[in-house]
Amino acid sequence: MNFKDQVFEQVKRIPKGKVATYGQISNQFKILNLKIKIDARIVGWVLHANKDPKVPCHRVVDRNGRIAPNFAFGGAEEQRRRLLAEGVKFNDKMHVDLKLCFWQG
DNA sequence: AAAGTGACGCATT
DNA sequence: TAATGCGCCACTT
Repeated sequence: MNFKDQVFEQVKRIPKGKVATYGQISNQFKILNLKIKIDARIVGWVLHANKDPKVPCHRVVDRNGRIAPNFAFGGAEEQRRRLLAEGVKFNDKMHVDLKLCFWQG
């Protein structure tokens, strides 16, 4: 079990129709497991490297609710479609409505 | 060991 | 929205 797997486990827990942020996820590790230092940047790096469809990467956005410009499954457009299909609302082309869809782990 | 890289975060312009 | 700059951590070369 390394930090990557822990990130995946956390991402898999995000419920349908909700989104979490890179910062929030990394912050949870800092609280629950002080030995493992994880930065928001690492979370993004792990997700980008990941290509496993089991991990709902599209539910992870940055702290402003902005989706990834280089989404690994087909680009930002694809990520946006997936979120809309789950009921996540968008304020702009690149921003989800965190006020309504932010997942409190 | 050192440097380059990146789906970030935050402040500023 | 976009562009810089600094701080951050793990990975690859």
